[in-house]
Amino acid sequence: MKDRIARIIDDALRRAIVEGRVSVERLPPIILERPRREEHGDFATTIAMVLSRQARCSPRELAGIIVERIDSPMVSRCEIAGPGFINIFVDRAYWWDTLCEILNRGDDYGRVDVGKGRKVQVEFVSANPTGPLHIGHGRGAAVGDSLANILKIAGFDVTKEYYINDTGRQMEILGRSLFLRYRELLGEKVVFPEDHYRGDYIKDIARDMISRYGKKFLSSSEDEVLDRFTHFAMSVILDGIKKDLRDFGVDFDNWYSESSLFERGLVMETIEELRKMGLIYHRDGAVWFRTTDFGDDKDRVLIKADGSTTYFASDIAYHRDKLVRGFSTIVDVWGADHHGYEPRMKALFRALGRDESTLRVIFIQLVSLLRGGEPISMSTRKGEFVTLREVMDEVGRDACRFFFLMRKADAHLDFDLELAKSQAPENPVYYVQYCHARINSIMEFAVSRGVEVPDTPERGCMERLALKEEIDIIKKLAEFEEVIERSALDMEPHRLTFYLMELAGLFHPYYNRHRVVTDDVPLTTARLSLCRAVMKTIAKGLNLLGVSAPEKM
RNA sequence: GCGCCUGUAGCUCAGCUGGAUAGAGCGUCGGACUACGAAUCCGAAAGUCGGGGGUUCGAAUCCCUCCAGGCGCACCA
Repeated sequence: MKDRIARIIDDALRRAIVEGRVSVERLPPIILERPRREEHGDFATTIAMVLSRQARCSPRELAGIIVERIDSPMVSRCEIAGPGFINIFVDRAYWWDTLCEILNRGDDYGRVDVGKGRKVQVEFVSANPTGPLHIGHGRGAAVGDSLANILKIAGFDVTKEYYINDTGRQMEILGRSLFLRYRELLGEKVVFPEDHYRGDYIKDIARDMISRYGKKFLSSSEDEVLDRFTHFAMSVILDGIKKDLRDFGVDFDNWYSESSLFERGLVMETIEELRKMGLIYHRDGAVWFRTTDFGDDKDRVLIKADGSTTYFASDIAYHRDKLVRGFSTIVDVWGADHHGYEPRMKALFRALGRDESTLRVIFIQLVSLLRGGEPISMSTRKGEFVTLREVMDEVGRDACRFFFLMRKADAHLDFDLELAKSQAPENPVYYVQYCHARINSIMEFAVSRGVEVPDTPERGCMERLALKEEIDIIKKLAEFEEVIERSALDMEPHRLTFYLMELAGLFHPYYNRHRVVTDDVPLTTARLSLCRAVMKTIAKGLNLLGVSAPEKM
């Protein structure tokens, strides 16, 4: 609808130019907005104000010239307002047509093609396999997963990936932590270092170890068994992470292991490639990547003086491989505390001759957990963090995912456990879900009364949808695909959440004021069609957010 | 010190690539269930868009500056 109106304006403007009424060098795209106030029409454009200087006439005069040339049955009237706005009122017949189109699209409604089949990879969560997922990872999982869903329906070819940091010092520490707990549980006195993983989950894994191997490793030195302990701990933890994510409704296309980068020689290969480009140098016994050539504020070490590689070395090899795999856009979802890492990663892309916009980093801000308005203290160091599992078990998956998507990713989120699980009106999750369940009830009621619920819309009946509320709902439905496009292009899934709350916010009052199923058969048919369209749109939208659309609650 | 994020109603937040008189929800107060689900709806009060400059026909939105909070500035991951 929006595109069609834009074309009508564009045509009118071009006609004015051809007729010599205005002279304009460059024609900007026609931008339409939805005015806040309804007396300003269904759409409005500022094109006359934008072009007035170029066209050397007043905005209102230019608007008049354009409006005179607008000729379409879709536009019932046009007004020039204020400093030069052109307000456009769409004929209701076209809103009825729109409703029919939406219903005819069926399950396909919402599918758009801004992605044009381009390959995009979304890498998210990627939590180190050193402990269970906490609430912050949950937010990243919700954002990454629904973003991937939205990109998919917007026409991108999406791959979801989890990067496993399974090498390096932290892995050693994990193995040592397990070995220490193992010995401790078998009665040895141990000193547990400050920087080791202190969470109780390590003890649980140690118990597993004991039940499987007994005291077998008690007499072994750490060197002899460290690999085994590390590997054991990691695989148990990783299995737990996978289960948590699966239960959260998140599944990945690919689990990419850091150690595979080394096995395939990609880390050294990447460093070699940069060396050939003259971007590598040695200093103080270390090997450096000259990222300052590409906007970073200092150069970065790839190989330390002790011969081991840095995390960054793995990461550039990993991201180079993403490019090799043919992704045209690479999305990384990171915790906001990693934002300082972005410039050096962008530097890699530029070094490899790619536009830095190829990499889109989405930062996930912290989640503050509250209970009834009171903050719950969290400290990873002491091991008393709140896990995703705990929150999911307490408030449920739907509420959890919905809450994570109620804010834009880079804004702090207050997550109140009591609010999230309350079935009271102030809980927005249920507001949207209830709308879906309620419409389902209407459908069932209609069937029970012997009313036929139409599968395909009957255009003739639609004219009975004459109420302002009904037209408003159709207009909102017509926005759905625009919301999908914007959420995809701006990579902001929270917009979809807001859209669904708005749509439900139009439907509930309508329901309370007007009856759907009455003795008036054509009116009933029309209203059931409207209901069906709302129901489908809400179901589709919730589905993209990873939230269920229940038929009963 | 430098960089990034945030600052909008009592609270939590929207506000699309600058547009018209600033938008929700919660909370507060007052109302609505003998016809499709009251997890709903109706009504009321509530704002110096952190402060100050600038750009422009027009700024919550862009630029500068200051203030407040958070987070980063490793041969850690």
